[in-house]
Amino acid sequence: MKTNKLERLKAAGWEVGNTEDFLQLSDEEAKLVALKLSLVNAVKKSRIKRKLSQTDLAQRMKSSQSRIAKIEAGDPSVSLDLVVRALIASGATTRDIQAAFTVQ
Amino acid sequence: MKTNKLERLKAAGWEVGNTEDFLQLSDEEAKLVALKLSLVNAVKKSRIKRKLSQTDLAQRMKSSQSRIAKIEAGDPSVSLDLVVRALIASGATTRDIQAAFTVQ
DNA sequence: TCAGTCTATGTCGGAACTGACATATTCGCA
DNA sequence: TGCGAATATGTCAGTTCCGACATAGACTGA
Repeated sequence: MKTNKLERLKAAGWEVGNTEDFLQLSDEEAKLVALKLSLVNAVKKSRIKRKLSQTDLAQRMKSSQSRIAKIEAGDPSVSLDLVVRALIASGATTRDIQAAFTVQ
Repeated sequence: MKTNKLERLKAAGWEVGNTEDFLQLSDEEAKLVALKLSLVNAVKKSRIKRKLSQTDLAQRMKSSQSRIAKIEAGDPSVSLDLVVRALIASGATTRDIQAAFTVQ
C-alpha cells in the first residue's frame, strides 16, 4: 500500500508537511493520511478521556494491547477500518467521530 | 468479520432498523455499519455528480470497475479504507466527506 | 432490434491486515 | 531507587481484502 511511505517516514521522525511534495504524494494519498492521522489522535484522546488503558480498550473491541499501541502509533500495518473501530469502541460520540474527520 | 451479518441481510432486502436488535448487534457494530453505509452513498452521489463512470473512477484510484461496483453495493468484501479512498478519488471535497460522516 | 456503454456478480491468487504472543521499554509513585 | 502497571516493538500464521478477469445483465439511442 502506497500510503505507507509517508507513515514510515513519519515514524522515523519526519514532519508531514515537508514530505508530501518531496515524495510527490498525490492529493488523494495526502488526504487519506491526514484523515487517518486525525482519527488516530482522536482515538488516544478519547481513550484517555475515558480513563481506559490500552488493554481495556483492546478487550472492548476484542483486539490486543499491542494492536492498540500500533493504532495510536500510526503503524502502517493498521487499517482505517481498525482505527475507526477503535474510535467507536473507545466511547467516542458520533460528534467526536465527525470532528475527527475534519481535515482541511 | 462480524459486521458482514448485517450487510448480507441488508443485501437480501432487510431494513437496517429492524435487524439491529434482532441480530443483537452491539452499538459499536451498528455504528460502524451505519457509517459505512453513509459513506457508500456518498461515493455514488459524488461519482454521479462528477459524471464519472465506474470505470473512470476505477482508473483514478487504480482499482477496477468491479471493485467500484462492489463498493457501491456495500459488498462485505469491501473495507472502510477502500470506501473512503473511493470517496476522495471521486473528487468529494473535505466538506463532503465530513458530511458523509454525519450519522446519528 | 441491436450495438455500444455501463453496471452487477462470481472467482481467484496474491497482498495486506489481524490477534496473539513474547519481550522490551517507559512511566508513575512509594 | 525499585516495583508494578502501562505502553511499545517485533514476529508470525491465519484471515480478510485486493485488483484483475470473465461474463452476465441493464440501459440508451439509432
